[in-house]
Amino acid sequence: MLPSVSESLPRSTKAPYIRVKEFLKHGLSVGQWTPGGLMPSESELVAQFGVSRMTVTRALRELQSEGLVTRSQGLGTYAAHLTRVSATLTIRDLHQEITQRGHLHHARVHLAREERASAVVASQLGLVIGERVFHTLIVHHENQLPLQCEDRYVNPASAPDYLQTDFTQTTPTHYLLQVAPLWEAQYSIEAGAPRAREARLLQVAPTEPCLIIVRRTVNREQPITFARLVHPGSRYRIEGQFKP
Amino acid sequence: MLPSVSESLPRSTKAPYIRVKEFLKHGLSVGQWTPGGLMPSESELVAQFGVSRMTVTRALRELQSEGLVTRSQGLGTYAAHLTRVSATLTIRDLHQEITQRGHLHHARVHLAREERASAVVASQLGLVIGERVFHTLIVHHENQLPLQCEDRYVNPASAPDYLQTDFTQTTPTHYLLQVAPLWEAQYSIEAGAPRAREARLLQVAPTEPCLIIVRRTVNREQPITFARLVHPGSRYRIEGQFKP
DNA sequence: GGAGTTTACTTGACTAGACAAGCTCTTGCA
DNA sequence: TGCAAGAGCTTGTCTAGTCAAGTAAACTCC
Repeated sequence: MLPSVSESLPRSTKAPYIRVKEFLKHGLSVGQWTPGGLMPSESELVAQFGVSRMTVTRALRELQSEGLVTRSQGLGTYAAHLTRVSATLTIRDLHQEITQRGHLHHARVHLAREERASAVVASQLGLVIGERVFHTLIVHHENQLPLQCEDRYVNPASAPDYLQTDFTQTTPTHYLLQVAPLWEAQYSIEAGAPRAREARLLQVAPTEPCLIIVRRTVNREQPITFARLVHPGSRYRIEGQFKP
Repeated sequence: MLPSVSESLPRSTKAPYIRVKEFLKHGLSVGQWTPGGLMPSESELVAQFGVSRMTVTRALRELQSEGLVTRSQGLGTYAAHLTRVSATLTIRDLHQEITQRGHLHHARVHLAREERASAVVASQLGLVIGERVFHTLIVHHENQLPLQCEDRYVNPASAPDYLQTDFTQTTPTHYLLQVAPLWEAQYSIEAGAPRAREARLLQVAPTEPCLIIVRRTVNREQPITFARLVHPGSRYRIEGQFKP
């Protein structure tokens, strides 16, 4: 087949809004617009690229949502001050993470019962002290080696059938994501020594530094769960990447 | 002033694309569309809300970028499987973080010199072994208490004037963000014991669990810097939030 | 029955306009 | 001089349409 002129000389294989975005990103990376500096207006970009304003708007709006520019009505578009590095930290389901590495995941349930909420648990889950609450203590192994000690409290109102689940087959994270689809989470990451029981369950010395993640997730209406995840520092780390 | 009919009965104060988004978000949160399930098509939403397709498209595209739905051409829009929890982890400039808490930040420079790159440093910064490299060792204090030990190597090609900076006034992070505006970063977070010198500088016991962040940032063309940030586990934690 | 074609529906991208609202500078009047 | 009005810029949002490309099911022909 004979290629037509437009095929042999593709103006650009990329969509126009992508071209505008890349032009602006490139300028930002080479310092054409210094942080806080005024960038081209929409109408200037429209004239420069010969596209409609909606196309330029889309490019700029995406850059804004990526945190690369700030825009304000009446003023213009400014190169953002990149004073903070924000990375997307994904706390994945541990089962997925392990099997993705081609390793064997094995969970051992040390505790799964109904309890009465203590003061701390009650405040975190929006319950009254003494109200019933589900409590599980599970140790996750990667290739027979303990990797995480998961101490979790669950609000029965959010997941009434939580204790009926077979946690050697499904992780609590996975189950709760199915039961309560959309929520909000707060987490904290810190280094610390394990508690005595945690050290025993993880088969590490009581002085071994551990990576401890405390996570609390709430639904639109009510708290769902509150978990303390303890990992031996020598076996687990969080890795991530930031790309503008 | 007498309010007009349209003012006394505001149809909706929010922009149409926000209304569409909130309708879909609500449906997702109450489980109207289960993960993987087919959601209304653009034309259905156009008919339902009486808005143009561009408006509906915008709502759906934003939900997609938030990870709440997946879309594919020819098929439709599907409720996303929320199999992973992704949170935006912001590693801020420590100076900002401390002063924002209303506390006093104070940096003590223990080392700032040119060295010859070792094998490890050379590989991380894309240099040849023995090539010159900048090395700083700075301890950051919050209200006179050591909070972070920052061991940093910098590629001279990216920041030739790095060593001329007064690091008691400007943090290396802040300086490097100005010199190299747009880049990519890889990080790892782990718990571990401090090295002997780090323990001494941080005034903690050698057995104190520490939160260690290793970060490497690269420019479009070349690596910029490679840093090891050690924090006493008892004084520092990372906190964050995830909101869909 | 099986293979190719058509049709209907979906999202993806874009155009050329419109009005609203926020900001700044200038102009004109008291 | 001081203040208010307006012009002229900016972004924010929306409309009503177009063409393209991907998918799946129905249909036609051998």
